[in-house]
Amino acid sequence: MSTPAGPAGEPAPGSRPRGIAFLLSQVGAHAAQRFAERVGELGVSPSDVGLLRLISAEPGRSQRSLAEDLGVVPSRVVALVDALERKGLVERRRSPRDRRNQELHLTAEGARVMAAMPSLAPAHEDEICAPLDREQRALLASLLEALAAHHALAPGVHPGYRRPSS
Amino acid sequence: MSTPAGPAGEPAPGSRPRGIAFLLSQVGAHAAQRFAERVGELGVSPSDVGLLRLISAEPGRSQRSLAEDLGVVPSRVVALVDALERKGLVERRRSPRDRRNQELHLTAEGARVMAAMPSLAPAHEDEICAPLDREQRALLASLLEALAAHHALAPGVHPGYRRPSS
DNA sequence: TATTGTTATACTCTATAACTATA
DNA sequence: TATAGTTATAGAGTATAACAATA
Repeated sequence: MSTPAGPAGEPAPGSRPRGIAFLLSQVGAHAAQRFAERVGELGVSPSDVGLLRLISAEPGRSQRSLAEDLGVVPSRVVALVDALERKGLVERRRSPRDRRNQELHLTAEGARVMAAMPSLAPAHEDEICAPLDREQRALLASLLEALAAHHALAPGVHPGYRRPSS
Repeated sequence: MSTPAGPAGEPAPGSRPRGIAFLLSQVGAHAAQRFAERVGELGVSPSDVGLLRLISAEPGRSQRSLAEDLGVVPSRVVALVDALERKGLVERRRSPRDRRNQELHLTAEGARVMAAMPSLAPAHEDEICAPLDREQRALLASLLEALAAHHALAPGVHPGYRRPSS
């Protein structure tokens, strides 16, 4: 470990330890950035991936429902889906039952991108966790799960869709 | 804990565990967002705080040197410092020794904002770590320190200044 | 009238390139 | 010529408000 801190979290006298909150945000931002670089090679952005995941988990869902899950305004979803449609990864289909609704579906190409994710993920995971052994990774995972659960962060939804603050 | 995963990191058969990398970025983004809300009440943004910290650690430093530390282009620093100057938190002084350089200094008000940070930080830290006991926090801190060190993340510098990707 | 999606518009963030003053 | 900072400009991201189609 690189900074002088006591062996069990006691701050060494006179040294302000880096806070956990800052470390989380710092390391988390780094992980997100590397992820962006990796999926960028597939021609998609992290927000594209998140949207594709939600759509593939429940094909046919409406833009309105996505807006609610992501915590963004509906007009934002228009832009997000526009990007995906321009790339040929999703398709809008007017719902026959309520013609106000757009049903969102992955195209074959969109499905192919999603299919590539599981093979990309382990390398990413391994890069981020590189200095930790198996046991430490398990420990870290369970601590982070506890935090995510406590703060009510939904399993597949990244807070990065929501506007930073105001 | 909220998701079905094996007791020691063995993924339960058939369940894809949330990756550590994703959890880090998710929880980290949440921590950053809450921090933004907290410091927002002091009238500053997280990037303001980061800049103030660097300047107060080494008063008189130049914009160029900040640009290098932050990993951004010099014109970006102009905007960042403009914001700080507009808020009356920092002062630009032409260096007498090399009149091309701006020496950056905190104003009294800027020093006051920085002085408020240490009293704000523990509440933030405690909110983020709420579900963890003392021992777990120490453990998490050391794991995160290891990751930060491995990925060469500098103690006070948030990757969020750097452009997401391209 | 209420709801889904869309467009128009504006504001913020950030980069690139051209420019000014100084060395 | 080279360097520190600045300005001009452009593009991405994201919100609000007004609007069209449908219910």
